[in-house]
Amino acid sequence: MTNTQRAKRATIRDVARVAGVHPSTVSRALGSDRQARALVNAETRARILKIAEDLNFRPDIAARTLKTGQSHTVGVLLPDLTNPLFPPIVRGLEDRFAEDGFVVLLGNTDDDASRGELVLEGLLSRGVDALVVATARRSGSQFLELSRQGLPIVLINRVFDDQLVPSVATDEVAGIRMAVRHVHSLGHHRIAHLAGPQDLSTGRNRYRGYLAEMDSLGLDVEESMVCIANLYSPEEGRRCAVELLDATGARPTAIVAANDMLAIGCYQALHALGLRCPEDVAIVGFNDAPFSDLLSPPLTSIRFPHYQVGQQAAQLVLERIADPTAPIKVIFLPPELVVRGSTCSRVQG
Amino acid sequence: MTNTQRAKRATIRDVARVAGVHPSTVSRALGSDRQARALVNAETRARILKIAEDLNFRPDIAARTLKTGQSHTVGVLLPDLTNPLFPPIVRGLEDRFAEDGFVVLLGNTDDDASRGELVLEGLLSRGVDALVVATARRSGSQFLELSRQGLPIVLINRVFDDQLVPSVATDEVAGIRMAVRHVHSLGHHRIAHLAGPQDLSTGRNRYRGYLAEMDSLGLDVEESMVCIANLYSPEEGRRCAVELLDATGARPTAIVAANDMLAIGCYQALHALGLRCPEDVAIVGFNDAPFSDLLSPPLTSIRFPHYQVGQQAAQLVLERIADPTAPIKVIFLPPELVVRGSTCSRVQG
DNA sequence: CTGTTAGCGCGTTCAC
DNA sequence: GTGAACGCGCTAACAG
Repeated sequence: MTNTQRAKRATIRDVARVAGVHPSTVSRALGSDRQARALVNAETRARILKIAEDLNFRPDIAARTLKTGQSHTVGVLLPDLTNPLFPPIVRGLEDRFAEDGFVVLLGNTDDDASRGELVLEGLLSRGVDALVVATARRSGSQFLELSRQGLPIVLINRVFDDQLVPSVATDEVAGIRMAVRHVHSLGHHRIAHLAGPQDLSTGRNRYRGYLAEMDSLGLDVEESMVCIANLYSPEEGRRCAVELLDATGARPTAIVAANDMLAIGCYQALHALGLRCPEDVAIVGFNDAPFSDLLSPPLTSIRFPHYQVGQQAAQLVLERIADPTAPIKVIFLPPELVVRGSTCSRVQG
Repeated sequence: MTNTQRAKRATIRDVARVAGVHPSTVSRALGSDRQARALVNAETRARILKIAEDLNFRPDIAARTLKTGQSHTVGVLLPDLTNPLFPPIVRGLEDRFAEDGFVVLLGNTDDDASRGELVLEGLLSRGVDALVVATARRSGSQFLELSRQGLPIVLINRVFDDQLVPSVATDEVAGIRMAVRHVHSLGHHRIAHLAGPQDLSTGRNRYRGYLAEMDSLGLDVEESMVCIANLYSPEEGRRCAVELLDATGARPTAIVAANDMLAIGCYQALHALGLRCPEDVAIVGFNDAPFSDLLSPPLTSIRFPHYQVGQQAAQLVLERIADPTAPIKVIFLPPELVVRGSTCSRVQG
């Protein structure tokens, strides 16, 4: 008796016995394979379905997996679910996967190589049909290896430079450009950038986007118009904002922050300097954190469609499972500008 | 060729062939069963381990599950991962499970009966060894049925009144009492409660806790000292706070809110009425949302150890898997008072 | 349309 | 200490 004493579930054979047919027939009647199902007599099938229902039959996916090599399970590797970025992504994944009967196996790596290795092993030995990878640091080599072995892999919020891999990402550069264009359209010309840490790709991308948009608007970027934070924290935001606003040259009339935390720091700086927002200085955040509309004034920000990122990633996975030779897609999802009181006094809080 | 064209992984038989032993020996050498492992010659075992490593052997959990009935997988049912309550819980679960080689299968139910049924089916047919349930609405009957069939089930943040089921919950009543006691110790006597919706258990519990603590402090609760919000939203919070502060009787000097959202509404009300916090009115929130320390003044709140809830729940699950007859534990985790500027002007923001 | 047969990879029992 | 044989529950191939 290797099984636990848990009541054994009805098997396909139990159903067959009651129905007076062969187990295979039951398998065909219940299976998801449409053309196999078509082969079985309609009323036989109806009878089998009823009996299965009565017996509370549930297929044993472990057995099916052993047989078919498909677990209908997808591993999701991410650094830390606690990062507010990820829950909507995971929901998007799950919702889309659920439509096709797939289930999500979760793995947090903490961006730690050895833990990541362990978690990955766990997922692979459970025979995941595909992998969704959102970890930042890992050198991609092992994933490329797995991919070459035929395991569908979809990347989230990152792309390999050297190799084409299916991926879904948000367009950060486009986002920051929207932010700059927005305040410009409001009549601002002295637009500063409160940049994020330049050792993070996000910080670099957003800085790049700022420069690009300023350039295409034909606006000068004096050195005093950019300050680089060492962390994405309100404290650093405040420090940098003070620096931007206290500079000897003409003061900026708008600050585009690389992140909502930094934007909060701007609020604090304005308060300390006795300046008003948006009348004296307009502020734009980045990420649309859940608390953005609770601030006073409510913070104009750039919102990313994280849920849709998850959905799209799941979609790509399913496509590649269905046809592993399908062309590799790289999808960029555009962000959305959410205008609130911090740039526009006419806007309702 | 039922398998996908994915490179077939090395099996236990491949290892056996290379090592020149029988597959069973490999199984024994690699297995987690200590006494089986003890039977195999130490150096044979060492050789097998090395070969397994070289061949990049990974046991097929589906096959093992089929044989042993244990999937080393635990299903987690929750209403919505997007609710900020849950990510830390899930991480706590995952971290503890990972220590024992278990993996988490996620299921969002949206508190929807039919979706819940579907998700549950999916988890059960994948042979989860246990279930962690955090869904609010479901009548517990089906879970009790599963539990009776021998499937370990642990409840999170809810307990069945009628039946003893292992569970981990935070002590809401204790939390709200701490909040009341805190402002009382600061010298407040006119302490109002901005209650949550009374059709939610959270709203009722917190209201109850407020009344209990006021009673044991020997403080009167006039009718005008309680206002019940219809939603956990800043708007409702504002409406109720205005009502509390505008009442004809003596104005409360402190408001204990049932939730941080409601507390934000209090801030808005104070602002609108030209009152200062904490000088005129002290505010206490509930839940310690991530943005609480970003408000001005930073919000005093009650923090719940969500991560530990997850860890403890995982611990209970593992205990019951190891010994299904172990006594049923119900664990209440105490909250923590986080004092910030909204109650105490001496406190640093 | 349905029955038969075989085997996925592993862990376990019984021999030796 | 190790080998041999069996079966977990299911589905794919082939008969009929």
